[in-house]
Amino acid sequence: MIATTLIQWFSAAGRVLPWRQTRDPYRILVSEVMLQQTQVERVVPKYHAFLAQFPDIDTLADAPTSAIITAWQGLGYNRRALYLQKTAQTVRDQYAGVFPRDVAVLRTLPGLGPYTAGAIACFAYEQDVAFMDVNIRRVAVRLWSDPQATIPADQALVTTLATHIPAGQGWAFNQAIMELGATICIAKTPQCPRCPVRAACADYAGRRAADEQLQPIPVRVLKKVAEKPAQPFIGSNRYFRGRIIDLLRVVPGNGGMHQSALHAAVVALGEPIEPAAFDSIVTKLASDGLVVRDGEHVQLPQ
DNA sequence: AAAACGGGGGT
DNA sequence: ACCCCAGTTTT
Ligand code: SF4
Repeated sequence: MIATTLIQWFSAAGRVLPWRQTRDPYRILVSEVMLQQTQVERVVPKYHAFLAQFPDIDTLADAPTSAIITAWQGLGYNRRALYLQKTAQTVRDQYAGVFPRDVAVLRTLPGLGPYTAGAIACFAYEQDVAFMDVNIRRVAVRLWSDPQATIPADQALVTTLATHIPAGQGWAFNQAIMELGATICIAKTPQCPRCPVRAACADYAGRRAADEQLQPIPVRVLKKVAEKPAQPFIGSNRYFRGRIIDLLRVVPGNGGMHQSALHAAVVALGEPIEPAAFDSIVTKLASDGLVVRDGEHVQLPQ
């Protein structure tokens, strides 16, 4: 049975990560939101620092938003920091401080999509639910879909995953399959000879069969998640957004800056931008809730 | 369905 | 300079 083999392999070879040592839903929430589009190695130190500063969900709900945005430095996708606090406030205000455990309810919380809602239900409450991130999806495609056919839709893959979860072992199964995708069944060069479930893998079997016919075919590589922008990062919209938030983070007491001074400080970093274009970026940041504007004064939200 | 959203580290 | 990487929201 594939699942049992995976779980045994994970038990012996899985990495020890801080969020694998707890079932506290708040800590799982923080870890899962941080891990969205962000590598494990980068999250680990931020996770510890964040929990030291915001040790429980009420502390996070009550904290100045500027402090949370500042604590988010280095993680990127700063709106996640806003969603995290909104989720904390929603749990406090709408759920009487009791963290929801139902996937459908979790899915309604800000910043929690299908992956994160399932991950919290599973990793905090040990529910036998199926969900996919990019690693689980890649392993599911290679293990259980016909290499000659088109890749199944996500809903079909989740259904297949659900059938493989051994009753009562959802936590271990999902950790194991995610770990396999992160460490062995990697995107371009899977380490199949080291894979614990290679004997049951459709993709590996297909490649070996092709080898015997002297017609080697490449490992199934999934389509890239997103195209890279043709424009270089320096001078991009994202670049300026990042520089603006970085500058506002280090103003003592979140005192903010006059927009003209902020513009000058950004330009001083080396990349020119017209005041009108700069203003539209600040406007977008304000509509995102990442900055607050009062006349010409700009600061992080208190 | 497509675009927007960050940044660090490796090559 | 270019590549990769534990998704979600907005348009
Ligand atoms: S045998 Fe290879 S392709 Fe199949 S699951 Fe294992 S690492 Fe992935």
